[in-house]
Amino acid sequence: MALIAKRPNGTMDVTPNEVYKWHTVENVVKETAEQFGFKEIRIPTFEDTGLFVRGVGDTTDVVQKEMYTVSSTGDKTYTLRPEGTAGTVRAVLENGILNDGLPQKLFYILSCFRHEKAQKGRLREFHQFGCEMFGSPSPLADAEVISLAYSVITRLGLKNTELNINSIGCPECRAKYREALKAYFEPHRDELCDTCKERLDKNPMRLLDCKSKEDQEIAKDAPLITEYLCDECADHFGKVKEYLGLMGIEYKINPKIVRGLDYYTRTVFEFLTTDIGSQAAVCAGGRYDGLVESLGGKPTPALGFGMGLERIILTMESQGLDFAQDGGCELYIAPMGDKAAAYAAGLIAKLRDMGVYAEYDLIGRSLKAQMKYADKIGAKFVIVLGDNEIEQGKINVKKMATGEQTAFDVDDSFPERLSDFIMASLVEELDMEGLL
RNA sequence: GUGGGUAUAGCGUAGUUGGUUAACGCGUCAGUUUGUGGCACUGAAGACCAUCGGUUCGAAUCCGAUUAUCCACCCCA
Repeated sequence: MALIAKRPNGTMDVTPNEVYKWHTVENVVKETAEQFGFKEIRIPTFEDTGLFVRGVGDTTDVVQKEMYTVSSTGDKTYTLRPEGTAGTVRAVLENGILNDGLPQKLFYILSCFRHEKAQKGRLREFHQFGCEMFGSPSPLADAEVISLAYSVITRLGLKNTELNINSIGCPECRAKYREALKAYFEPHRDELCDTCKERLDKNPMRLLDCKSKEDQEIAKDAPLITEYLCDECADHFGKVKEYLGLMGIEYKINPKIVRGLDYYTRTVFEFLTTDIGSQAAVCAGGRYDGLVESLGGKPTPALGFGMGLERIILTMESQGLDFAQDGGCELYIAPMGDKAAAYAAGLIAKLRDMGVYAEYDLIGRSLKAQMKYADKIGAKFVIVLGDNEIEQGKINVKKMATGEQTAFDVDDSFPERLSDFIMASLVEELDMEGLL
């Protein structure tokens, strides 16, 4: 096809045939968050570039090479959000939301933009469900947020997911740990792979999750962060684990989890799946006690997570899980001829006002073709409307599932009786399903 | 950003060592007489074989570039 443009690299169209999958996930996510007392917040798609440089961290890959930045008037630049937390914190501060009592619990569903090389589960525009909680330093909050993510994943039916947790401590204990790591790896410097040589200088914690076998061998006996946590951090982590246990949430302690965004402190976690290839993290988050202050607010403990919606859907597809179908057509009216079509137009408007999901022929097809169409769109009931019906004042309503016809007299109350009939029948159907 | 694979109608595929009108399934549309769908049958529409350039008498088939996509690395949701 000679289209004048194709969809940009790393973006996706969601077609009408598969949008129900998104609806399923969005509904579960939204209902679950609200059940936990989280309120939705909506923020702009782009923000001041400085917000992300400061919030996400100017040494991170995300900021250094993955941001879509556009210039504005003067020297000002804006950046398409690469993640949701920085913008949310900004909005929370700008609107004084923290003055409205703590804790504040927020969630969002939004698109994020990162200029990366696209591959399965890694897009340039992707969608995230995220939660943020402000104002609680308690490990209860950590467990609460993890529990919310866990509930979403469980309710969607995801299998083979594993919750990994770790504590990366506060800035003080992390600094000590970094030194310890450097001291451990320095003697092996020459044996490390090239990227790890850089990591040794820039971000020694990343040495731990190198995939190379040789490096893993070297890292095997490296000191663990858990040994370097200060008393408070260690106590906090211990309580998080305890609460997770009480909530019946299984987890694995993985001392090698290191977050790529600078703002994390103490608890970090990710939910991993084995079913969608190398982009295995389906949800990731943690505590970021220093971020609010560094973006200009009062020191406020906070934490949250982001869940990649494309990855969730990919996982559900590969596991063959069910998505809820969107509501289908309740009544299809098949008019034959202009006179019947005119009558149908009036009737269908009344029925829709009464809440009936109704469609009728718009392209002048034969009756047979209309019946096929009605069947294809899953219409529950069909009315065939011709001159006979209009003259005799009698209309048959056909139930597609059984083929049985019910006759109605046409008078002023007809639309209402018809609407009631359809509604009653649908309720009955739901009841049947409920009993099964 | 690095390395490798792939690229044929809306979707899924075939296309043999380059040779005349590119095939099949699903889907779409129409029909199989008289006003009623799901099955079956018949037929139709729909692809300048991703794009551009090259080799050749001749290329969907070979070569190069570009773009997209997939896998791994990297990174992360």
